[in-house]
Amino acid sequence: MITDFNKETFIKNFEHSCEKVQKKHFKKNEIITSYIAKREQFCILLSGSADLVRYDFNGNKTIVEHFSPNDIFGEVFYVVSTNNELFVEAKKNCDVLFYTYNDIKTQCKSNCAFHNILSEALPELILSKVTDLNMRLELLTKRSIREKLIGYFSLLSARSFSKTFTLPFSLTDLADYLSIDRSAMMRELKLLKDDRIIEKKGNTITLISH
Amino acid sequence: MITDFNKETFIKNFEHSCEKVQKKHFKKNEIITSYIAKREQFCILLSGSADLVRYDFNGNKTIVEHFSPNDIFGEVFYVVSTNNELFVEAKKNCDVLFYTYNDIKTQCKSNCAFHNILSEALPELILSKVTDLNMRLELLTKRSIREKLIGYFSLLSARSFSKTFTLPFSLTDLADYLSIDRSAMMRELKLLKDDRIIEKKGNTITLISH
DNA sequence: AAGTTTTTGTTGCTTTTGCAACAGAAAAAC
DNA sequence: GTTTTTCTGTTGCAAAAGCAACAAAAACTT
Repeated sequence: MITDFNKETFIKNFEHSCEKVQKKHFKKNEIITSYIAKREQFCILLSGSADLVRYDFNGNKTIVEHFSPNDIFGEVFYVVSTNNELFVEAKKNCDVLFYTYNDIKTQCKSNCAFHNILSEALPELILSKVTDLNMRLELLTKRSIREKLIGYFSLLSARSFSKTFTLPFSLTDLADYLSIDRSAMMRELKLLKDDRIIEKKGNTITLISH
Repeated sequence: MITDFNKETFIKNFEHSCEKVQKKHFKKNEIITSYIAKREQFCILLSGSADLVRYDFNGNKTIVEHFSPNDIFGEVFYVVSTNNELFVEAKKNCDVLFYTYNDIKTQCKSNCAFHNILSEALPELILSKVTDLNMRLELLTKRSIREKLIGYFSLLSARSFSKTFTLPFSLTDLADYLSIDRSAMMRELKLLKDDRIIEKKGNTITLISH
Protein backbone atom coordinates (compact mmCIF):
# COMPACT_ATOMS: atom_id res chain seq x y z
CA MET A 1 0.00 0.00 0.00
CA ILE A 2 2.89 2.30 0.55
CA THR A 3 4.28 1.67 -2.87
CA ASP A 4 1.40 3.18 -4.81
CA PHE A 5 1.34 6.34 -2.69
CA ASN A 6 3.58 9.24 -3.60
CA LYS A 7 4.11 11.62 -0.72
CA GLU A 8 5.81 14.30 -2.79
CA THR A 9 3.02 14.49 -5.35
CA PHE A 10 0.50 14.50 -2.58
CA ILE A 11 2.16 17.38 -0.79
CA LYS A 12 2.80 19.41 -3.94
CA ASN A 13 -0.81 19.21 -5.08
CA PHE A 14 -2.46 20.02 -1.82
CA GLU A 15 -0.20 22.16 0.21
CA HIS A 16 -2.17 25.34 -0.41
CA SER A 17 -5.66 24.05 -0.93
CA CYS A 18 -7.18 24.48 2.51
CA GLU A 19 -7.92 27.68 4.38
CA LYS A 20 -7.20 26.14 7.74
CA VAL A 21 -3.54 25.71 6.91
CA GLN A 22 -0.97 28.14 8.29
CA LYS A 23 2.39 28.77 6.73
CA LYS A 24 5.18 30.03 8.97
CA HIS A 25 8.84 30.85 8.63
CA PHE A 26 11.50 29.97 11.20
CA LYS A 27 15.10 31.05 11.57
CA LYS A 28 17.91 28.70 12.41
CA ASN A 29 17.80 27.43 16.02
CA GLU A 30 14.21 28.58 16.57
CA ILE A 31 11.76 26.10 18.04
CA ILE A 32 9.16 25.18 15.45
CA THR A 33 6.88 23.32 17.82
CA SER A 34 6.94 21.32 21.03
CA TYR A 35 5.13 18.06 21.62
CA ILE A 36 3.44 18.65 24.93
CA ALA A 37 -0.20 19.65 24.77
CA LYS A 38 -2.67 17.51 22.90
CA ARG A 39 -2.89 19.88 20.00
CA GLU A 40 -2.70 17.05 17.48
CA GLN A 41 -0.60 19.12 15.20
CA PHE A 42 0.38 17.93 11.77
CA CYS A 43 3.20 19.74 9.96
CA ILE A 44 4.96 19.63 6.63
CA LEU A 45 8.49 20.96 6.21
CA LEU A 46 8.68 22.87 2.93
CA SER A 47 12.27 24.05 3.07
CA GLY A 48 15.27 23.96 5.37
CA SER A 49 16.01 21.21 7.85
CA ALA A 50 14.90 20.45 11.38
CA ASP A 51 15.38 17.92 14.17
CA LEU A 52 12.98 16.36 16.61
CA VAL A 53 14.97 16.43 19.84
CA ARG A 54 14.58 15.36 23.42
CA TYR A 55 16.63 16.39 26.44
CA ASP A 56 16.69 14.13 29.47
CA PHE A 57 17.19 15.35 33.02
CA ASN A 58 20.96 14.87 32.73
CA GLY A 59 21.05 17.26 29.82
CA ASN A 60 21.75 14.51 27.31
CA LYS A 61 20.34 15.44 23.95
CA THR A 62 18.82 12.87 21.67
CA ILE A 63 17.95 13.56 18.08
CA VAL A 64 14.83 11.45 17.64
CA GLU A 65 14.28 12.28 14.01
CA HIS A 66 15.87 14.42 11.36
CA PHE A 67 13.63 16.21 8.85
CA SER A 68 14.34 17.32 5.30
CA PRO A 69 11.98 19.15 2.91
CA ASN A 70 8.67 17.32 2.36
CA ASP A 71 9.02 15.39 5.60
CA ILE A 72 6.00 15.42 7.84
CA PHE A 73 5.91 15.61 11.61
CA GLY A 74 3.75 16.59 14.53
CA GLU A 75 2.02 15.18 17.57
CA VAL A 76 -0.26 13.10 15.37
CA PHE A 77 2.71 10.85 14.74
CA TYR A 78 4.19 10.89 18.17
CA VAL A 79 1.82 10.23 20.99
CA VAL A 80 3.73 11.64 23.90
CA SER A 81 4.10 9.01 26.58
CA THR A 82 6.48 10.37 29.16
CA ASN A 83 7.54 13.43 31.03
CA ASN A 84 10.37 14.42 28.72
CA GLU A 85 9.59 17.30 26.46
CA LEU A 86 10.11 17.02 22.75
CA PHE A 87 10.99 19.91 20.48
CA VAL A 88 11.30 20.39 16.78
CA GLU A 89 14.26 22.72 16.27
CA ALA A 90 15.10 24.46 13.02
CA LYS A 91 18.65 23.58 11.96
CA LYS A 92 18.46 25.98 9.05
CA ASN A 93 15.90 28.58 8.08
CA CYS A 94 12.63 26.74 7.54
CA ASP A 95 9.20 27.11 5.98
CA VAL A 96 6.55 24.98 7.63
CA LEU A 97 2.86 24.28 7.00
CA PHE A 98 0.65 23.67 10.06
CA TYR A 99 -2.60 21.69 10.24
CA THR A 100 -4.47 20.02 13.05
CA TYR A 101 -5.56 16.41 12.94
CA ASN A 102 -9.00 17.18 14.34
CA ASP A 103 -9.73 19.29 11.29
CA ILE A 104 -8.67 16.45 9.10
CA LYS A 105 -11.04 14.07 10.82
CA THR A 106 -14.08 16.24 11.30
CA GLN A 107 -14.64 19.85 10.35
CA CYS A 108 -13.30 19.79 6.84
CA LYS A 109 -14.15 16.28 5.87
CA SER A 110 -17.15 16.96 3.71
CA ASN A 111 -16.14 20.12 1.96
CA CYS A 112 -12.38 20.25 1.50
CA ALA A 113 -10.49 18.22 -1.06
CA PHE A 114 -7.24 18.46 0.87
CA HIS A 115 -8.64 17.01 4.03
CA ASN A 116 -10.48 14.27 2.24
CA ILE A 117 -7.32 13.10 0.61
CA LEU A 118 -5.23 13.60 3.71
CA SER A 119 -7.73 11.55 5.67
CA GLU A 120 -7.48 8.77 3.10
CA ALA A 121 -3.69 8.88 3.04
CA LEU A 122 -3.17 9.13 6.76
CA PRO A 123 -2.66 5.41 7.41
CA GLU A 124 0.06 5.34 4.77
CA LEU A 125 1.69 8.49 6.10
CA ILE A 126 1.71 7.08 9.60
CA LEU A 127 3.03 3.75 8.37
CA SER A 128 5.96 5.50 6.77
CA LYS A 129 6.70 6.97 10.20
CA VAL A 130 6.52 3.50 11.68
CA THR A 131 9.11 2.36 9.15
CA ASP A 132 11.40 5.18 10.20
CA LEU A 133 10.93 4.35 13.86
CA ASN A 134 11.67 0.69 13.29
CA MET A 135 14.79 1.52 11.37
CA ARG A 136 15.90 3.76 14.20
CA LEU A 137 15.09 1.06 16.73
CA GLU A 138 17.24 -1.37 14.83
CA LEU A 139 20.16 1.04 14.94
CA LEU A 140 19.76 1.69 18.65
CA THR A 141 19.61 -1.99 19.56
CA LYS A 142 23.02 -2.57 18.04
CA ARG A 143 25.42 -3.36 20.83
CA SER A 144 28.53 -1.36 19.93
CA ILE A 145 29.43 2.05 18.53
CA ARG A 146 31.09 0.34 15.59
CA GLU A 147 27.95 -1.59 14.72
CA LYS A 148 25.79 1.51 15.04
CA LEU A 149 28.04 3.47 12.73
CA ILE A 150 28.24 0.72 10.12
CA GLY A 151 24.49 0.15 10.37
CA TYR A 152 23.74 3.80 9.81
CA PHE A 153 26.26 4.17 6.99
CA SER A 154 24.83 1.10 5.25
CA LEU A 155 21.43 2.67 5.42
CA LEU A 156 22.58 5.97 3.96
CA SER A 157 24.48 4.07 1.29
CA ALA A 158 21.38 2.08 0.34
CA ARG A 159 19.26 5.24 0.24
CA SER A 160 21.64 7.11 -2.02
CA PHE A 161 22.35 4.06 -4.22
CA SER A 162 26.05 4.73 -3.74
CA LYS A 163 28.96 3.63 -1.58
CA THR A 164 29.76 7.30 -1.13
CA PHE A 165 27.35 9.65 0.61
CA THR A 166 27.24 12.77 2.74
CA LEU A 167 25.93 12.76 6.30
CA PRO A 168 22.69 14.72 6.69
CA PHE A 169 24.08 16.37 9.81
CA SER A 170 27.26 17.21 11.68
CA LEU A 171 29.30 14.58 13.48
CA THR A 172 28.28 16.15 16.76
CA ASP A 173 24.63 15.61 15.85
CA LEU A 174 25.35 12.12 14.56
CA ALA A 175 26.48 11.15 18.05
CA ASP A 176 23.24 12.52 19.49
CA TYR A 177 21.31 10.61 16.86
CA LEU A 178 23.01 7.31 17.68
CA SER A 179 22.86 7.99 21.43
CA ILE A 180 26.62 7.73 21.95
CA ASP A 181 29.45 9.86 23.25
CA ARG A 182 30.94 12.07 20.57
CA SER A 183 34.59 11.54 21.42
CA ALA A 184 34.10 7.77 21.64
CA MET A 185 32.44 7.95 18.23
CA MET A 186 35.35 9.94 16.78
CA ARG A 187 37.74 7.34 18.11
CA GLU A 188 35.71 4.56 16.50
CA LEU A 189 35.53 6.45 13.19
CA LYS A 190 39.30 6.61 13.22
CA LEU A 191 39.52 2.86 13.86
CA LEU A 192 37.09 2.22 11.00
CA LYS A 193 39.40 4.24 8.76
CA ASP A 194 42.48 2.40 10.03
CA ASP A 195 40.75 -0.94 9.41
CA ARG A 196 39.93 0.19 5.85
CA ILE A 197 36.20 -0.24 6.36
CA ILE A 198 35.39 3.37 5.53
CA GLU A 199 36.99 6.38 3.94
CA LYS A 200 36.13 9.78 5.29
CA LYS A 201 36.59 13.29 3.93
CA GLY A 202 34.81 15.71 6.22
CA ASN A 203 31.19 14.64 6.36
CA THR A 204 31.44 12.50 3.23
CA ILE A 205 31.80 8.80 3.89
CA THR A 206 32.65 5.93 1.56
CA LEU A 207 31.97 2.33 2.52
CA ILE A 208 34.79 0.12 1.28
CA SER A 209 33.65 -3.27 -0.05
CA HIS A 210 35.80 -6.28 0.73
CA MET B 1 -8.74 10.32 18.99
CA ILE B 2 -7.22 7.40 20.75
CA THR B 3 -9.15 8.04 23.91
CA ASP B 4 -12.60 7.34 22.46
CA PHE B 5 -11.47 4.10 20.86
CA ASN B 6 -11.57 0.90 22.86
CA LYS B 7 -9.41 -1.84 21.40
CA GLU B 8 -10.72 -4.61 23.63
CA THR B 9 -14.35 -3.92 22.80
CA PHE B 10 -13.44 -3.69 19.17
CA ILE B 11 -11.70 -7.04 19.17
CA LYS B 12 -14.35 -8.79 21.25
CA ASN B 13 -17.17 -7.72 18.97
CA PHE B 14 -15.55 -8.51 15.70
CA GLU B 15 -13.12 -11.31 16.12
CA HIS B 16 -15.37 -13.92 14.54
CA SER B 17 -17.41 -11.87 12.14
CA CYS B 18 -15.51 -12.32 8.91
CA GLU B 19 -15.03 -15.47 6.86
CA LYS B 20 -11.57 -14.44 5.70
CA VAL B 21 -10.15 -14.71 9.17
CA GLN B 22 -8.11 -17.74 10.20
CA LYS B 23 -7.69 -18.89 13.76
CA LYS B 24 -4.61 -20.93 14.64
CA HIS B 25 -3.10 -22.45 17.72
CA PHE B 26 0.61 -22.43 18.55
CA LYS B 27 2.61 -24.27 21.16
CA LYS B 28 5.31 -22.68 23.24
CA ASN B 29 8.45 -21.78 21.27
CA GLU B 30 6.75 -22.20 17.89
CA ILE B 31 7.14 -19.45 15.35
CA ILE B 32 3.81 -17.74 14.78
CA THR B 33 4.90 -15.70 11.79
CA SER B 34 7.98 -14.13 10.26
CA TYR B 35 8.15 -10.63 8.81
CA ILE B 36 9.82 -11.22 5.49
CA ALA B 37 7.55 -11.40 2.50
CA LYS B 38 5.08 -8.63 1.78
CA ARG B 39 2.11 -10.58 2.98
CA GLU B 40 0.75 -7.58 4.86
CA GLN B 41 -0.41 -9.79 7.63
CA PHE B 42 -2.45 -8.49 10.50
CA CYS B 43 -2.79 -10.64 13.65
CA ILE B 44 -4.55 -10.53 16.98
CA LEU B 45 -3.25 -12.52 19.94
CA LEU B 46 -6.23 -14.08 21.73
CA SER B 47 -4.42 -15.99 24.45
CA GLY B 48 -0.89 -16.77 25.60
CA SER B 49 2.07 -14.48 25.12
CA ALA B 50 4.52 -13.91 22.31
CA ASP B 51 7.58 -11.83 21.41
CA LEU B 52 8.61 -10.08 18.25
CA VAL B 53 12.31 -10.88 18.06
CA ARG B 54 15.25 -10.16 15.83
CA TYR B 55 18.61 -11.90 15.69
CA ASP B 56 21.58 -10.05 14.28
CA PHE B 57 24.51 -11.73 12.54
CA ASN B 58 26.38 -12.02 15.84
CA GLY B 59 23.55 -14.05 17.29
CA ASN B 60 22.45 -11.25 19.59
CA LYS B 61 18.74 -11.51 20.24
CA THR B 62 16.59 -8.43 20.56
CA ILE B 63 13.03 -8.54 21.81
CA VAL B 64 11.46 -5.79 19.75
CA GLU B 65 7.99 -6.09 21.24
CA HIS B 66 6.26 -8.23 23.81
CA PHE B 67 2.63 -9.24 23.18
CA SER B 68 -0.11 -10.10 25.66
CA PRO B 69 -3.70 -11.15 24.86
CA ASN B 70 -5.56 -8.62 22.68
CA ASP B 71 -2.33 -7.16 21.35
CA ILE B 72 -2.13 -6.80 17.61
CA PHE B 73 0.87 -7.36 15.39
CA GLY B 74 1.89 -8.17 11.84
CA GLU B 75 3.75 -6.78 8.89
CA VAL B 76 1.16 -4.04 8.48
CA PHE B 77 2.70 -2.40 11.53
CA TYR B 78 6.28 -3.13 10.81
CA VAL B 79 7.43 -2.34 7.33
CA VAL B 80 10.58 -4.38 7.10
CA SER B 81 13.49 -2.17 6.21
CA THR B 82 16.60 -4.26 6.52
CA ASN B 83 18.09 -7.66 5.97
CA ASN B 84 17.54 -8.94 9.50
CA GLU B 85 14.66 -11.34 9.81
CA LEU B 86 11.97 -10.79 12.36
CA PHE B 87 9.99 -13.53 14.03
CA VAL B 88 7.02 -13.66 16.32
CA GLU B 89 7.73 -16.47 18.76
CA ALA B 90 5.16 -18.01 21.10
CA LYS B 91 6.39 -17.77 24.69
CA LYS B 92 3.41 -19.77 25.93
CA ASN B 93 0.70 -21.67 24.07
CA CYS B 94 -1.11 -19.13 21.90
CA ASP B 95 -4.31 -18.62 19.94
CA VAL B 96 -3.95 -16.18 17.10
CA LEU B 97 -6.30 -14.66 14.51
CA PHE B 98 -4.88 -13.93 11.05
CA TYR B 99 -6.07 -11.36 8.51
CA THR B 100 -4.45 -9.63 5.59
CA TYR B 101 -4.39 -5.90 5.17
CA ASN B 102 -5.28 -6.09 1.50
CA ASP B 103 -8.59 -7.66 2.40
CA ILE B 104 -9.23 -4.90 4.85
CA LYS B 105 -8.62 -2.26 2.22
CA THR B 106 -10.35 -3.76 -0.81
CA GLN B 107 -12.16 -7.06 -1.12
CA CYS B 108 -14.27 -6.92 1.98
CA LYS B 109 -14.83 -3.22 2.23
CA SER B 110 -18.37 -3.04 0.94
CA ASN B 111 -19.88 -6.15 2.41
CA CYS B 112 -18.25 -7.02 5.72
CA ALA B 113 -18.88 -5.18 8.96
CA PHE B 114 -15.63 -6.29 10.49
CA HIS B 115 -13.51 -4.95 7.69
CA ASN B 116 -15.41 -1.71 7.54
CA ILE B 117 -14.76 -1.05 11.17
CA LEU B 118 -11.20 -2.29 11.04
CA SER B 119 -10.56 0.00 8.12
CA GLU B 120 -11.95 2.93 10.10
CA ALA B 121 -9.97 2.04 13.20
CA LEU B 122 -6.70 1.30 11.48
CA PRO B 123 -5.14 4.74 11.93
CA GLU B 124 -5.81 4.55 15.66
CA LEU B 125 -4.49 1.00 15.89
CA ILE B 126 -1.33 1.99 14.09
CA LEU B 127 -0.94 5.11 16.21
CA SER B 128 -1.02 2.97 19.32
CA LYS B 129 1.88 1.02 17.82
CA VAL B 130 3.69 4.29 17.24
CA THR B 131 3.24 5.13 20.90
CA ASP B 132 4.78 1.80 21.87
CA LEU B 133 7.66 2.31 19.50
CA ASN B 134 8.35 5.78 20.81
CA MET B 135 8.31 4.55 24.36
CA ARG B 136 10.76 1.83 23.41
CA LEU B 137 12.94 4.36 21.61
CA GLU B 138 13.05 6.50 24.71
CA LEU B 139 14.22 3.54 26.78
CA LEU B 140 16.89 2.59 24.27
CA THR B 141 18.31 6.10 24.03
CA LYS B 142 19.04 6.12 27.75
CA ARG B 143 22.76 6.08 28.21
CA SER B 144 23.31 3.58 31.03
CA ILE B 145 21.93 0.23 32.19
CA ARG B 146 20.78 1.87 35.40
CA GLU B 147 18.78 4.51 33.53
CA LYS B 148 17.25 1.91 31.25
CA LEU B 149 16.15 -0.22 34.19
CA ILE B 150 14.70 2.71 36.13
CA GLY B 151 13.03 4.00 33.00
CA TYR B 152 11.40 0.66 32.31
CA PHE B 153 10.37 0.11 35.91
CA SER B 154 8.81 3.58 36.06
CA LEU B 155 6.80 2.73 33.01
CA LEU B 156 5.52 -0.56 34.43
CA SER B 157 4.76 1.20 37.68
CA ALA B 158 2.73 3.87 35.90
CA ARG B 159 0.84 1.26 33.89
CA SER B 160 -0.12 -0.79 36.90
CA PHE B 161 -0.89 2.27 39.06
CA SER B 162 1.36 0.80 41.73
CA LYS B 163 4.92 1.04 43.02
CA THR B 164 4.97 -2.76 43.01
CA PHE B 165 4.61 -4.74 39.80
CA THR B 166 5.64 -7.98 38.17
CA LEU B 167 7.85 -8.09 35.10
CA PRO B 168 6.03 -9.37 32.00
CA PHE B 169 8.97 -11.61 31.19
CA SER B 170 12.03 -13.30 32.65
CA LEU B 171 15.15 -11.37 33.60
CA THR B 172 16.95 -13.05 30.72
CA ASP B 173 14.36 -11.67 28.33
CA LEU B 174 14.41 -8.29 30.02
CA ALA B 175 18.08 -7.97 29.09
CA ASP B 176 17.23 -8.77 25.47
CA TYR B 177 14.44 -6.23 25.58
CA LEU B 178 16.71 -3.47 26.88
CA SER B 179 19.54 -4.51 24.56
CA ILE B 180 22.04 -5.09 27.35
CA ASP B 181 24.16 -7.91 28.70
CA ARG B 182 22.33 -10.07 31.20
CA SER B 183 25.11 -10.37 33.75
CA ALA B 184 25.79 -6.64 33.62
CA MET B 185 22.09 -6.10 34.18
CA MET B 186 22.05 -8.48 37.17
CA ARG B 187 24.96 -6.58 38.65
CA GLU B 188 23.14 -3.29 38.19
CA LEU B 189 19.94 -4.70 39.72
CA LYS B 190 21.98 -5.63 42.77
CA LEU B 191 23.40 -2.12 42.99
CA LEU B 192 19.88 -0.68 42.70
CA LYS B 193 18.88 -2.85 45.63
CA ASP B 194 21.96 -1.83 47.62
CA ASP B 195 21.22 1.83 46.92
CA ARG B 196 17.63 1.29 48.14
CA ILE B 197 16.14 2.41 44.85
CA ILE B 198 14.27 -0.82 44.28
CA GLU B 199 13.20 -3.91 46.16
CA LYS B 200 13.15 -7.19 44.34
CA LYS B 201 11.55 -10.53 45.10
CA GLY B 202 11.97 -12.79 42.09
CA ASN B 203 10.35 -11.01 39.17
CA THR B 204 8.37 -8.63 41.35
CA ILE B 205 9.87 -5.18 41.69
CA THR B 206 9.01 -2.32 44.01
CA LEU B 207 10.17 1.21 43.30
CA ILE B 208 11.14 2.93 46.55
CA SER B 209 10.14 6.59 46.73
CA HIS B 210 12.52 9.00 48.43
C1' DA C 1 38.03 41.17 7.31
C1' DA C 2 38.13 40.34 12.11
C1' DG C 3 36.14 38.31 15.82
C1' DT C 4 33.16 34.84 17.76
C1' DT C 5 31.09 30.47 18.00
C1' DT C 6 30.65 25.82 16.69
C1' DT C 7 32.63 21.64 15.09
C1' DT C 8 36.32 18.41 14.56
C1' DG C 9 39.97 15.71 16.04
C1' DT C 10 42.70 13.85 19.74
C1' DT C 11 44.21 11.93 24.17
C1' DG C 12 44.78 10.16 29.19
C1' DC C 13 42.18 8.45 32.56
C1' DT C 14 38.03 6.36 34.79
C1' DT C 15 33.91 4.00 34.77
C1' DT C 16 30.80 1.06 32.75
C1' DT C 17 29.70 -2.76 30.21
C1' DG C 18 30.44 -7.15 28.11
C1' DC C 19 32.25 -11.85 28.18
C1' DA C 20 32.97 -16.32 30.07
C1' DA C 21 32.25 -19.44 33.24
C1' DC C 22 29.99 -21.71 36.92
C1' DA C 23 26.77 -23.19 40.78
C1' DG C 24 22.37 -23.31 42.71
C1' DA C 25 17.27 -22.62 42.11
C1' DA C 26 13.31 -23.06 39.60
C1' DA C 27 10.58 -24.68 35.99
C1' DA C 28 9.40 -27.87 32.45
C1' DA C 29 9.47 -32.36 30.40
C1' DC C 30 9.21 -37.12 30.70
C1' DG D 1 8.98 -38.09 41.03
C1' DT D 2 13.11 -37.86 38.59
C1' DT D 3 15.68 -35.95 34.95
C1' DT D 4 16.63 -32.26 31.93
C1' DT D 5 16.51 -27.71 30.73
C1' DT D 6 16.17 -22.96 31.55
C1' DC D 7 16.80 -19.10 34.61
C1' DT D 8 19.04 -16.61 38.31
C1' DG D 9 22.78 -14.92 40.71
C1' DT D 10 27.72 -14.10 41.03
C1' DT D 11 32.51 -13.11 39.88
C1' DG D 12 37.25 -11.92 37.69
C1' DC D 13 38.97 -10.09 33.87
C1' DA D 14 39.07 -7.67 29.40
C1' DA D 15 37.21 -4.50 26.32
C1' DA D 16 34.48 -0.68 25.23
C1' DA D 17 32.59 3.58 26.16
C1' DG D 18 32.22 7.82 28.69
C1' DC D 19 34.28 12.07 30.60
C1' DA D 20 37.10 16.09 30.54
C1' DA D 21 39.91 18.96 28.49
C1' DC D 22 42.21 21.23 24.83
C1' DA D 23 43.92 22.88 20.18
C1' DA D 24 43.06 23.50 15.45
C1' DA D 25 39.83 24.06 11.73
C1' DA D 26 35.69 25.56 9.93
C1' DA D 27 31.58 28.02 9.93
C1' DC D 28 28.97 31.68 11.03
C1' DT D 29 28.42 37.05 12.63
C1' DT D 30 28.73 41.73 12.21
